[in-house]
Amino acid sequence: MFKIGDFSRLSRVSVKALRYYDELGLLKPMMIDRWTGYRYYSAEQLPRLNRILAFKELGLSLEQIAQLLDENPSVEYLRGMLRLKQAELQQRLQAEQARLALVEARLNYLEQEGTMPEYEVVLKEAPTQLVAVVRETIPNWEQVHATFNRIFDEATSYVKEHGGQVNGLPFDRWLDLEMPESNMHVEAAVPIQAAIPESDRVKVVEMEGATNMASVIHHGSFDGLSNAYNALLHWIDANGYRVKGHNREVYLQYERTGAPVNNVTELQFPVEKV
Amino acid sequence: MFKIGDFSRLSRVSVKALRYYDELGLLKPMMIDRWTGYRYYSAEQLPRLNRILAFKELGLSLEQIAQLLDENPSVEYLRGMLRLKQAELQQRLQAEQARLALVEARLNYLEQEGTMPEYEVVLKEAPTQLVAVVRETIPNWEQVHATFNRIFDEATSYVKEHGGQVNGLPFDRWLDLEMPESNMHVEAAVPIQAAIPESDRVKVVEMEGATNMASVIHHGSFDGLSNAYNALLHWIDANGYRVKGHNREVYLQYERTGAPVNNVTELQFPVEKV
DNA sequence: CCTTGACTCTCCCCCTACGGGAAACGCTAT
DNA sequence: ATAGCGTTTCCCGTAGGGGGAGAGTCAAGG
Repeated sequence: MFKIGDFSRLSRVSVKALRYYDELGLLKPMMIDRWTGYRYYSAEQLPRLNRILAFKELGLSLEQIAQLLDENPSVEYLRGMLRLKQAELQQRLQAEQARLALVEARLNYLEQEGTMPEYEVVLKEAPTQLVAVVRETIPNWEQVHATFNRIFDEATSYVKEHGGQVNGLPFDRWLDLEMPESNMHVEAAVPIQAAIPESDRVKVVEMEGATNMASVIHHGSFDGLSNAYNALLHWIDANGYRVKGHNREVYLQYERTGAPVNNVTELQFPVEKV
Repeated sequence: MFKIGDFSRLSRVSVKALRYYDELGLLKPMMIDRWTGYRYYSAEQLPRLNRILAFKELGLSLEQIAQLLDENPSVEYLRGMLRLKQAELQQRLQAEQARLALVEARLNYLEQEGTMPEYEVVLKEAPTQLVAVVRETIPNWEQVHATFNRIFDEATSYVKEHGGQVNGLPFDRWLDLEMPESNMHVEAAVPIQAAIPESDRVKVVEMEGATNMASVIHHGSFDGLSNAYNALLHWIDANGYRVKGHNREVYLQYERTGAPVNNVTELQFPVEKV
């Protein structure tokens, strides 16, 4: 019979850990002195402790280990548990590798550009939402701004007139897969809370979200948007994603009368891996 | 200006997280209502939040991120930090891979044997310790038990007679690299607290430890030791280690008059990777 | 003007697997 | 008897929030 310190030295497990295992019921001392509370361990408990350590190295939690040790589970159950752990470890491994790749990409960028990137790309989930939407074809680049102003007004006032409630930030979508110079097909969408009747011009649809939305935030005049687009598309390519649908421009902050320097716009591309 | 809930939906960061970032000073709201305490965020804070998320994906702690965002560090500092993180990630990656390999080995064993292994092998560190040691040559297998009893007695009583204090559990070492059938060279060692004079038979040495000691605990009569040895040597081989010195047998529990079923013995091999 | 339901606030406890430390008590050797 | 460890319980801390309680706020409908 060993006192906790001796047992700790024997097993190379800290006294604190032994007490913790006792508390969890994972490894109770052979005997506890009823007067002093001293814990006394026996050498025969070392195999159990070693099993605990071995399972711990496999990455199991102490709670799981307690189950395994006390309930003497069937081989199938054990196998299931290990397979689960295996899958989890593989996932974590991939995550770590991805993280490492990100860090390496950062380092490369840092070496080449001598500074950190201006735009941070983030992957988000976009929920499906009900929107009122107006489509339009824009003949050329000069008309883009005016057209969007007009069709957003159209959508917004239509929603108001029909008693709808605006429920989120307005955004547009570019429906052409290639970027043409003329006759661009676009949509202006306004999220609404509940369905309202449609019209010829204004449609009401559930616009479906995306699980992976690569997004970047641009701050300032729309003139600089192309840099943001470049950064975003480069990121998508460099990180092994592929564009999977129509891109959006979300107007996080935009006042027609305000200085364009205060605009805040979010560019989003739905993407998928590889 | 958005209330925290709207800002949370915009950024897909939970309200709890936003409040936590506020508390840490990582992302303070644009404005806080002095009467109600309501937090109000502006869209212009989204780039900062995105930077936070991006750094978080790199695996940096929030504290490090706060530094990076507020102190606008030099490129060299950034590079250093990233390199550090890179090294850490590579280490973690290796650890995860090793864990995964362990789990796979377990699964294989489970499939082949239909049961969990009887012996759990654990890697430990062995400290250097002062011991009184007696060497002997054992002519054949029949003499092993009696010889050890005799030389352990010799060492122990010598220590007592010279006023030494026993400081740990007795162990033996097998000095032959191959296992011969006859004339086996062995040592019986008794840890002592402080140096005592030597004799012709009993030497006093600092027996140096090992950083990696593969060990297994055998419970019961010495007859079953060979199974434990097999398991241990197989583990060493299967996990890419190599024996690096003399193996020990530590007598965790042994009473000469007791039933051998109560014996507890620890087998140790110092090992090194690959 | 009142109500109602949805938000928001702060505060507290919870999670893992212990580590650090305080205050009080126990053991053992001189 | 005392000195010096060893051991006990209790409490706090970790990183990054999640869950929930209880109280106060906001906006829209009646």
